[in-house]
Amino acid sequence: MAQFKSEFLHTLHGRGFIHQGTDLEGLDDLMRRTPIAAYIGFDATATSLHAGSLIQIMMLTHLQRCGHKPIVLMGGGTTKVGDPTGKDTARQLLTDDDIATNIAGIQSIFNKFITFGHKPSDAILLNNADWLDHLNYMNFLRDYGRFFSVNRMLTFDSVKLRLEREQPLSFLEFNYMILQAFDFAYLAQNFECRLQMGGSDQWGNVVNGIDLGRRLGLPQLYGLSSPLLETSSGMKMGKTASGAIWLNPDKLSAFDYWQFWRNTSDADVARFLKLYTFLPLEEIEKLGALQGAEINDAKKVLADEATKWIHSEAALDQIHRDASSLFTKGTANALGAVETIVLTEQDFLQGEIPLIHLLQKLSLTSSNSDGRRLIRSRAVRIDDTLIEDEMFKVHKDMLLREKTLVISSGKKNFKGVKLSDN
RNA sequence: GGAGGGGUGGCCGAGCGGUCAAAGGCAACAGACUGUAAAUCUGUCGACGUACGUCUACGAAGGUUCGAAUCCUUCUCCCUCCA
Repeated sequence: MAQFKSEFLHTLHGRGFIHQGTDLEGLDDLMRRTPIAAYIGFDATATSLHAGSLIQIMMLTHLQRCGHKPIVLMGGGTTKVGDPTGKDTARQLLTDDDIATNIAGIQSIFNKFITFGHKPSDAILLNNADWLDHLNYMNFLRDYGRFFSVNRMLTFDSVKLRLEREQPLSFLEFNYMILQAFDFAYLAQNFECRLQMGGSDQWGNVVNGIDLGRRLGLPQLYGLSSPLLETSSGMKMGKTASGAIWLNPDKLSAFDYWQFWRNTSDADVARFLKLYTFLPLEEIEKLGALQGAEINDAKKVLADEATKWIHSEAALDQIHRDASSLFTKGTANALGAVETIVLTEQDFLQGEIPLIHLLQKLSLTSSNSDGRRLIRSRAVRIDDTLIEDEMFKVHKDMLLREKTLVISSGKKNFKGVKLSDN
């Protein structure tokens, strides 16, 4: 790819954000000449985004830092339809209340990265329910429906794959791509939005929007997709065995979030530093060049940088203390960041709770058998003491004395337990 | 419309009347090694019970049998060939 002249594309390209784009040269030229508005759509299917969406958030943040205007589009309307991309079955339909709750949760993350407001480069947050909900069916069909070729729609992967497998595809879902295309056109008409970005799985939808814009005679629209991110071991970004890496602090503790980044494989460190931090490339290059055990320093920087945006810079101290205590010294008494659950009287039966139940309560295991297996394989410790008895019961007195017990499963999973005050 | 093949645990894939909670591989989890990495080696890997065990599972529903993932019937979905 040629050298980009606009600050934005230059930055994105240098950091590995670009998978493909429509007329990148034209876009480069446009963005060099004038600030533009660009959007990314987000589904409102959960109360929080997870690490897999972080790359889109970073793109919007870079956009703003380069003087352009980010539009965060919440899919309040399209979520009611459900994107068939990559799925074999229709998604469960969400209620309006669910969606409103989800939007509020997701919005809180964006506030940490970009500035919203009324100045030219301030970001705006829109909900496509605001226009999709009030579409008039007849008018919509006549004004926009005529621009969509069903023949062509059937060739898009999202639809084609479903049909090829003879899996049901409802008319509702079939409309998803039309609505997303309409979104782009709507944003172009009402907010002078010229660019839609998204993961490469959204490519088809993005291109549809651009086509619609052309047919409507709008100014040239552009699309830009980011690579679908996997770790070097082929795992989808943001998912781990113990669950998704949620961005919202109430869904995942700062400590666990930091640990996720701290545990990055060597092979991914440099790539992740470019994508998930704002550190200058020269600095990343230095960190990426570290060899052997020194790479751990780079991982710490990655974890710090990634964590401080989502959580707070202030939380880092506590995390460092806890981590160093848990991993090097052993016992941890200064448990500030580790997720801790509070037990009440009801959790105890005659003053005790079986360890295998406690492990489940802490989400360290998924079943009693699972817990038993874990104990049998010598992986469970309470305050550094190896527990070998599957029947071990945690007595209330242990908590009264120790205040907070650290239960560990394996070498990296720690959870705290304490007794409620009353 | 006609002929044939097939749907097995998170995925791939054996099994084709009992010894099948189901080979093998991948993924995952844990242990050892190490750098909270990778690779490697070892163990575990449906649920419930301390355990002999019990329950639920091989597309769905029925049936045959002392006994079925395995046989029969119907339904359903996928694939291949012919028209």
